[in-house]
Amino acid sequence: MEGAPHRLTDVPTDLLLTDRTRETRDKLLRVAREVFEEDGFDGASISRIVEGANVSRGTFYLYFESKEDIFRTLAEDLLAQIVELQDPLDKFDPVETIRRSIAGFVVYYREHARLMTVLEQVATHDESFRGLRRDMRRGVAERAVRFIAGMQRKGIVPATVDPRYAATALTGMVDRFAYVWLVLEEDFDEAQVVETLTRLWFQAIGGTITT
Amino acid sequence: MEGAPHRLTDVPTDLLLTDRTRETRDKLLRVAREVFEEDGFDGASISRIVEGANVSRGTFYLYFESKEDIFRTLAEDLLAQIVELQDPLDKFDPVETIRRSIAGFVVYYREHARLMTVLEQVATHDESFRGLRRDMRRGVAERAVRFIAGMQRKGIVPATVDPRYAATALTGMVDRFAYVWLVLEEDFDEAQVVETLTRLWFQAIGGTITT
Amino acid sequence: MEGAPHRLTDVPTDLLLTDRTRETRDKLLRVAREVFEEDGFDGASISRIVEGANVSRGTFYLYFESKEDIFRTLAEDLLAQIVELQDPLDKFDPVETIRRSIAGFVVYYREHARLMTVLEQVATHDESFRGLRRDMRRGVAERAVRFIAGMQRKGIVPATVDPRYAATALTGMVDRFAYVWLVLEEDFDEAQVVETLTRLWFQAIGGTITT
Amino acid sequence: MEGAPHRLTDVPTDLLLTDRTRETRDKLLRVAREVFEEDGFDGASISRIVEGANVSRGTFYLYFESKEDIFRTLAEDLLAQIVELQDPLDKFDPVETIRRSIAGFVVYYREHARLMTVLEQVATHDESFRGLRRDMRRGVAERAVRFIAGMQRKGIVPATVDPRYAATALTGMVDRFAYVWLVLEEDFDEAQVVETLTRLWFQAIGGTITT
DNA sequence: GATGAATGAGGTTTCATTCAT
DNA sequence: TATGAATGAAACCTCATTCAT
Repeated sequence: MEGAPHRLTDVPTDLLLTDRTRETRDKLLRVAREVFEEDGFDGASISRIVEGANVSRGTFYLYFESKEDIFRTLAEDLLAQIVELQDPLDKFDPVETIRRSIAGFVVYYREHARLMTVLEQVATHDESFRGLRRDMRRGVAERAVRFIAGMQRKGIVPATVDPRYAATALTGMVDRFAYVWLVLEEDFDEAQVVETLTRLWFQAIGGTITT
Repeated sequence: MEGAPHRLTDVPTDLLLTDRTRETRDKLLRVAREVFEEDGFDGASISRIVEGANVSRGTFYLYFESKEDIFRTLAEDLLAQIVELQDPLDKFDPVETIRRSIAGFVVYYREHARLMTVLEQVATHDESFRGLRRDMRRGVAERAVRFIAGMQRKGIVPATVDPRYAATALTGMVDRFAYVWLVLEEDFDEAQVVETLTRLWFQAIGGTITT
Repeated sequence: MEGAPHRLTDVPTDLLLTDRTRETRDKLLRVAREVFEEDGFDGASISRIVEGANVSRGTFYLYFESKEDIFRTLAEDLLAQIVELQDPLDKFDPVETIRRSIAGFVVYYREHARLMTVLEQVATHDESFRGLRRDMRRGVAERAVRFIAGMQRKGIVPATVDPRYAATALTGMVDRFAYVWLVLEEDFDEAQVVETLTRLWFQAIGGTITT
Repeated sequence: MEGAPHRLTDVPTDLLLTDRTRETRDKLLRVAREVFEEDGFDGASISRIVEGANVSRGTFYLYFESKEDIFRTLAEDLLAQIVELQDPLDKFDPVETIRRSIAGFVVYYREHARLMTVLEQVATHDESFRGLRRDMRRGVAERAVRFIAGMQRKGIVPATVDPRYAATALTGMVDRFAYVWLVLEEDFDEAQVVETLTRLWFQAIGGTITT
């Protein structure tokens, strides 16, 4: 269990996973997530978590060692979900592949944006969380690296840019747009967001869109 | 970072601005900035600030109403500086314009990144700081909007994308790349960063690079 | 220390004394003793005790009412053992009697010192344990009282001191020496300790040692 | 200040010693002493201390780092006072010297016994306090060592016992008697205590009392 | 008889802020 | 104008004990 990422189904506790404990643990995680999203890591208090979950302070410590521990559990679960996102590859149409990938990311981002920003905060001042944050970014970026390199090999786009640089830039572009739109709440239209990002993405690496 | 100028009109205090008070106030701001950058907003303590500035706790509250107040002063200074950044326009070479703009941003980012991440944190959970954060982003994005619109008007690039969407995406791309590179400390080469981002930026909106 | 016998009559529980319950109870007492010796009364936790004994927390309260209760059981066992210590009387050689008595005490002390210091701590702030502590001391002192009085009657030593005062002082001397030596860990040689204490003991009450 | 014993007059704090701070600090120490004496180290709570001293919780931490810190201050003061006890030497009458020394110890013990027992408790489970406890014992014992050695040199008592062993035993005797009498509250008459201990002390090392 | 999840009072400690001097 | 002692709310965390199963 040490050091290895684990998912919600793991048991970072001595408790057996009866239905009852499972329920309590899930409730704590659910409420903790809400509280972290609302108040940030430092702002969140175990008091609010246990009140929201209707359990006593002591119960919290039965399941988690500390505020950091429960947050790490949530963050590691986030990482696991990113890793699980499957490549929406479309053999014949690279633009469609990009479009689906971006649309999928938007769905993912809408659900997890708040928690991601909290992780970003914590990562700024805590080395171990910074590692987690890096892993998540790489998880996303590496698929893009492979995708770009593949297209260069096939001659669909010219080999003028380093795939790693380009992948970092373009996944960052999508990520940051989602932040501005969904967290800073600037007004944008979803269809147009996906369409614009798709076009920019493909053209940026030298792809040509005819329409 | 030392001696970052701030505007006299921001002085939210009844104190007369003698040289002495001016000096004390500046010292507090200077130290506070370092502390916020190192410890984040919640992690920063008034203790560290007044110790670093060699004044008493009481003196702090003579100049600033609260921890939030002194941070807001710093954040507003940051905004003022962004606004002051001049367009490095090069009438005859759009690619060179983009290149200089990105290079200038990297310089700016290196100096202010830490404080920006702190602002971003605070913004997530405080509406008034979120407004400040939005203003800063818009300050950067609007220049890009004008630039893209201008190029579309001149026919240098096709008018296939909405300038506001594209500007948000591409300034976000640069911003996020700088974050990954300079905050998450992924390894990249500066010259190649500027070159790659410039090319992606221009190609994304349909520009053609011949070399 | 292992398997220190305790008296069936002390069993303060409603449980039937089957072999199995007997075993559980003994295991709890054995582990509790180790824990108390290592961590003191306040420092000892029921957690450590039940973990060491491989039983559940609930089971603990089946056998003992509280932390105090299990400690009292141990303390009463200690008292019982002191009472059981037989007089090593040697009718013809009072010095030899003293020597054997001291040597015996050292053996006893080595085994029970830690628990005794814990009892002493608890006794300081709890009247009922203070009574127990007093009983133990009297158990030791009264044998000395009888011994001194006997020697005075026989004219072996002069009747210039009150046996009760002298016995309190001299048993205290031996007790305290053992504490300094074995608990505070000051460096002394065992043979010389016994020899010196014996001589001081006998001479103190007016006995004459010829060698 | 580190590692070195310091007295009440020392300032283990950043505070200046104005009359006001002095008063607050002394009040805290005074009340803390009472609380420790009554409840022991583990039983004592900072709550009770600050309530007794009529200051806020925060004020406590302005003067002391922790419960351990304030207790250490008290304990070190205790050590300082022992060291200050002057030899009540009477050049011409060794018995009188012993008598005065014992009488002086009784006075000291009556005042400090409770705190000493608390120190003894803490020492059992904390190495640094064990060192303090040893220092205190040695402070007392070494005067006795010198006294006994002196008497042996002068031929007043035979040189049959090692002064260090004898001093440890006899100071322990006095110490333990005081404990039984004043802490366990066994009934003894003060004059007779001093007289008996004096006689036993002197005779133990081979001295002859004629009356 | 045995379990172990749940409790909740109580502990120590931190820190932004106030106010008498 | 400056000081810094004092405040006290609120944070995290522990642990003896209870009780439904």
